[in-house]
Order: sequence, then C-alpha cells, then structure tokens
Amino acid sequence: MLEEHTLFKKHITKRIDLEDSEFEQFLNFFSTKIVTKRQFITQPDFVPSHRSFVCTGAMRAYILDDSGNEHTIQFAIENWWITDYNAYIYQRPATMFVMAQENSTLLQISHEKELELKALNPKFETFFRIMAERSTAYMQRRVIERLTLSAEERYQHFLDKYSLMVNRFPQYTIASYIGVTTEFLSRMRKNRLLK
Amino acid sequence: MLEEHTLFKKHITKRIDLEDSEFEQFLNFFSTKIVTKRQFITQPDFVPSHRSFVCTGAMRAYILDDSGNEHTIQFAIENWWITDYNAYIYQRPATMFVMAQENSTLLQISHEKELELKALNPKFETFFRIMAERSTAYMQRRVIERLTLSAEERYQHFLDKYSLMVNRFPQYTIASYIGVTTEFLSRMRKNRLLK
DNA sequence: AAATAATATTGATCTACATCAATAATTTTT
DNA sequence: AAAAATTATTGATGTAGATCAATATTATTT
Repeated sequence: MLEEHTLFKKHITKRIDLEDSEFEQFLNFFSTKIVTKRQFITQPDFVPSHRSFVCTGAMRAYILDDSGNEHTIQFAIENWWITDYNAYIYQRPATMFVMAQENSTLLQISHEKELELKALNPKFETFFRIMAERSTAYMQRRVIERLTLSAEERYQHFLDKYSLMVNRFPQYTIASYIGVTTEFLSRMRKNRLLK
Repeated sequence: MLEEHTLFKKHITKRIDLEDSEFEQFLNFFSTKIVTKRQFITQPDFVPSHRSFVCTGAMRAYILDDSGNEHTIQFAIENWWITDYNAYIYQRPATMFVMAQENSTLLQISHEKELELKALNPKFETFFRIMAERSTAYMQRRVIERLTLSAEERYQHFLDKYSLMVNRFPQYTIASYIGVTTEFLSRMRKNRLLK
C-alpha cells in the first residue's frame, strides 16, 4: 500500500473499526490529486465537487470580503480535511477559495461518490457523522474564543494548538484566521519579545 | 399522538425517511422534560447527560467569561436542538449554562441512549450525521460573519434570519450573541431609527 | 546572483466599539 | 397596585485594534 494510503487508513480506522477489505472499498471511492503551490481547488461561484483529505502538503481556505481583505477560514496540513463546507454539503456555489499553500497530494471524494459510500455501509455513514460532529464542536470553540478572548489570547491559543501550522503558513494568514490585521499581529509579536 | 410529538415527527422525517414504526422506536429513546423559566438544564463543571429538542418554549446557551460577562452561544425555540455541544459529544464537564428563557417542554435523549439509537438503524445514524453536518455549516457561517461583517451588519443579519427569536429573547442576549455590548446594540438601534 | 514578488515591520493617525455610571423603562412578583 | 427585579437607554470617556503609507526583510523566479 502506498505511504499516503497508510496514513489515510490510520486516520479512518482511528474513528471507525474496519476490516482491511472494507477499507479497500472505502479507499476505492477516492482519487489522488496533486496540486502545486498557489493552485486553487475551489473558487467562488463554482460548486465544489469534492471534499479533500491532505496526504502531504498544506492547504488554506479563505474568503475575500467586500474591501478585498482575505479571511482565513481553515488551514489544513497532513491528515486534515478541507473544502468549502457550506458549498460542498449543500452543493451550492462556493464563496471560498481553497488554495494550495505548498505542493500537495490530496485524496478526493466527489459529493456523488460520498453519497454512495455512505449508503454502502453504516460504518462509513458513522465515519462522516463523527467527522461532522467534531467539526461542529471545533467551530463552536472558535466562535467561543472569538467572543471571549482578546487578540493576544487568541494568538496564544493558536500557537498552543497549531504549533505545526505556524511555520507553514504566512503570518498574515494567521492574522486573518484569528481575526486581526497583519500589522496588528506584527505589533503583538514585537510586544511579546519586549517582555 | 401528542401535539409535540407530531412536530418532532415532522422534524425527523423531513431529514430521513421513516416508517411509522421506526419513528415510534426512535421516539421511545426520548423522554419529556418540563422546565420553568430561568431553570438550568446544564451548568459548568457538570457533564451534560442529554441533548434536548425544544417542543415548546425558548432556551439559551451561554458562557460566562473571566470578567463575568455573558456570551450567548445558541438560542433555541420550537424545533431547535440545544446542548453544550463540546461537552455533550465528548462527555466532558460543561463550560456553558443552558437555561430556559421561557417555560419549556423538551424532548431529551441521553448520551448513552443516543449511542444505542444510532447503532439500531443506519437511518438513525444518518439523521445525526445530517444534523451534525448542518451544525458545522451553520457554525462556519457564524465564524465567517464575525470575520467579515461589522456589528451593524451582524445585527441586520440576525434580524433577517432569526426574526422569530428577536421578540422572545432579551436584547442584551442578542447583543452577546452577535458580539457587542448591550449598550452598543442600544445605540445602533437608535441610529437606525434616526435614519 | 540579480531581479522580482511576496511577506513582515514600523510609525502616525483614526475609529468602532468598550467601559463605567446613572437613569429610565419594562416585566415580574408580592 | 406597589414593590422589586430585570432590562434598556443615555452620556462621558477610554482603548483595542484598524487604516494608510512607507520601508525592510525574506522567498522565489529568471
């Protein structure tokens, strides 16, 4: 089995218990896609046909507001999933860009195939349920952080939780993820050094 | 069948296709709970044992930050589900209060029962998957709104989308949901009148 | 190794929103 | 119908973080 498939298998079987043959069946619904740095896999106004699992590399989802500012919605490195979630599940035109931040290898499943897959075996349905539940929980934590923490605290949390991301994404993308300008993040970092 | 069960049935069967007998089975895992205004069904430090569906009434989930300020995480009126999501799915101590904002009737399922239920019939699993997916999508929209919209715009969106909520929850709770102080929301409302 | 493009820093200034304190209005309880 | 409790408004003032513009640094391409 290919190296990236081993990691994918680990990822899946950590969440649901599968026979080897079941995993093979699961895997068969996915196709490999290679993207190069700065390449987009999703763009506004196009319905995103796939959900992507990052085998190697780094991806980022962001939106552009009316003033032309980027706001990072999600980062994804190895073993993370990424897509324009709203657009994907409702099969509506995307509002996000999903871009390769590094050359990346993805495992992709189409929306149609995903429906088939879930119908095939209740365990597969369970897998997607668990993923969705955890995503909700994660998003809710993000809402809570935004409501209750200062910019500095949000940055510290980011460093604590996503230390692996910090060095792989430009600083301005992290600023846009925690909800500050790149200038302000720069100043916060300077202040920390002075202390 | 009781009136509230009819609404519950509609809610479920809108998402998955069930025989009457299957719905009866589903319903059997739930118990009815009546709560009076200002009563808490979840408090910080206690593991929330249940997920609740509001048959009648109005509930609100909020957290208290270090300065003692309330931040509303979720509103729920008829046909909405509510719980401390993170705490419930991971069965950890809650960080939220979930409080009755009006006298309410709830249909509750315990975490244990929910596990049983999902194992019983793949359709039930599908139901929870769909719910979780939509919750993720909803939460993500909220993250995006917070990143891209001004306080006024967030308030307008709230009015547009949750007009039914507006008159059933105190204004300060709406302020805390969109992420402003009650004073500032009051001022925004005044400015709108002047225009 | 230059040239170019992308990213990060710094300074000056501005503003959206918070804080604090008082009062007014509304709802609930007795 | 008062009294008490809860919620909403208003004014004065403060500040976290934004904006704009310039420059410095780092990474990428030729």
